Amino acid sequence: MKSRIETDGYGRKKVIDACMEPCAIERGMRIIGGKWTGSLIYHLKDGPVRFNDLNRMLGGATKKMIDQRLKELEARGMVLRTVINDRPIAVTYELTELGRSALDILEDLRLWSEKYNIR
Amino acid sequence: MKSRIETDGYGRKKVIDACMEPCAIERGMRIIGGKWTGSLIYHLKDGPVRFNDLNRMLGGATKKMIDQRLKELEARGMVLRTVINDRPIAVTYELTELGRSALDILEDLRLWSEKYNIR
DNA sequence: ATTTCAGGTATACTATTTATACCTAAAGGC
DNA sequence: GCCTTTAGGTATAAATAGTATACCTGAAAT
Repeated sequence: MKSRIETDGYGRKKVIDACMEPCAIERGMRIIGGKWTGSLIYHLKDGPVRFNDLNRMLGGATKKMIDQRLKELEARGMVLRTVINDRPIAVTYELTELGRSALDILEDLRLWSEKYNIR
Repeated sequence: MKSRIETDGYGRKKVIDACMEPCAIERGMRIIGGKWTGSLIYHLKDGPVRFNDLNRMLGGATKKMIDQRLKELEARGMVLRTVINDRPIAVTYELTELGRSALDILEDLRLWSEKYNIR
């Protein structure tokens, strides 16, 4: 992504290497940067967590949001959903290797956010 | 952010250290993770860029979006807006120190996104 | 008998994003 | 002179995303 602008002999501008539609940063953000997605992944870092526990941990997000995000992450192979019991239905969510690979970025974001008092 | 769930003697659950409203990760994402915000910052990494040049570089984002994001970033002190000419009006946008401090995270995100072929 | 837990879904409403057109003023082509 | 292009945006409407609230099934505890 080294896009730049050049001007031809007639003063007309054109872009070299434009981000035609989402570039790598934008594509990454669409996964990790969705509302609540980063927090969700981060809260799964220590192992499997249940749906309602995630709901309790992320004060502010609705069940619908959490459900939707988890489904997106599952579809992308970042999270694994396991039914550990039916009848009284019980499921856990945990990170896959791919999901785990995003943790470093999130940890850096957390440190950055705390260092500069982002609010 | 080490929230966990505990169960009392009666089987009732309660959260310890819940993310009551946005935690550090979530707050950071609200700044850097907004749609187009990451790309915008990243395209400013090599120095001042003009409004319409940013518009051309971020194929896909509308002027309105770019305008809005730049205003948000300016309000947060991450970007500096400079009028370099009026009459034929001309402005440039550049990163402040704070803005620059986010570049490492974005670079890591770009590498992650490319490594795992996020699309 | 009522409440609590699990893991969600349904409905309605609000906020954000997108697409499209337009504005002022100056310069270039024909 | 007339039309197009450039700059840096703004206005309007339509589409998409997120929020609040209530509700569902089935089992166990009060």
